[in-house]
Amino acid sequence: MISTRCRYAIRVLADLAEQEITGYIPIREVALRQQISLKYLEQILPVLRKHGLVLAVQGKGGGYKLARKPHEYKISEILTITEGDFAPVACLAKDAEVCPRAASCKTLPMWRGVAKLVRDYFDGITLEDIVNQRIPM
Amino acid sequence: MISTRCRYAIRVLADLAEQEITGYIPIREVALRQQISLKYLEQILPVLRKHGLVLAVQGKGGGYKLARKPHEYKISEILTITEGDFAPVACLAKDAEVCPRAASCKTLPMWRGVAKLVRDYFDGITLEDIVNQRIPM
DNA sequence: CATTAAACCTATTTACATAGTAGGTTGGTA
DNA sequence: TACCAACCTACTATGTAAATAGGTTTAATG
Repeated sequence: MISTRCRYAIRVLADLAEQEITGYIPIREVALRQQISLKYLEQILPVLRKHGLVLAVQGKGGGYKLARKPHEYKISEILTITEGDFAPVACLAKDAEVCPRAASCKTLPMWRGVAKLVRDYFDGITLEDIVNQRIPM
Repeated sequence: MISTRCRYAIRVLADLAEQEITGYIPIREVALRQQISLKYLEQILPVLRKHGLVLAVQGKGGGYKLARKPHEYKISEILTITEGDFAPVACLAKDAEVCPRAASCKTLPMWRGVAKLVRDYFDGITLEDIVNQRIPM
């Protein structure tokens, strides 16, 4: 299941995308609008910054803003950063130890299949799609 | 992520499907073949029995066997029973409390979309497909 | 230069679920 | 009666998510 942390990240980025202002927006405003704990967001945003999703300016008058245009953010990228992985099972996680049963495992192709399905789905949606409510069904 | 419990359930059912024997197979044998803790399986199998996936006979000479033909088991059914839900986010879980933001939530359609995608995928795979290694890509 | 307001950083707490262990009970066969 | 199977319930250890808390650093401004 997608974590709250990840859902918050998407909502914050979508919120920033919706703001007309070109300048930096204090995270406090976003927290109030989105009804999310400010302190929790203060942990999430630095991660997004380190991965180049947002730009930050400290000090009075500072805040965050998107580093790119909304359509340049795939949802899959946000998911990978905040969730770490797309693996539906432990043995497909990127830091998983080698499973001796892998070669003979009859369920593995299915897990690979669903992983690809989901990855492709989130590859096909951008932040702009979210803001404009254009979700491919 | 799919739980170990759920993965074990699928592997046990696939193991039972592969056995030539028409009679009842002791879970102990399956545990040994699949390298799964017997005690853990003893918790999982009764759940499968209660949902009509397997038949059980107690006492000496007893064991488990499939209640139907392998092609009559959709993977989605096994997932629903052992995992409870297909919801990718908390607010789509079946026992979720009503979210006041639901009507205006711009991410909700996306979560609904991925839930349907995954459900359809697992609706299209049966235990027979697993055993015969015919996984739709 | 002091104040203010913002990001930034790290530790801690709380709650909960998963995965597994343990020990016994019931039921059926030989 | 012995054996072996499912069955049942409680317990435990581990890990993770989701916050909370309390500061430090940085930059604008009166």
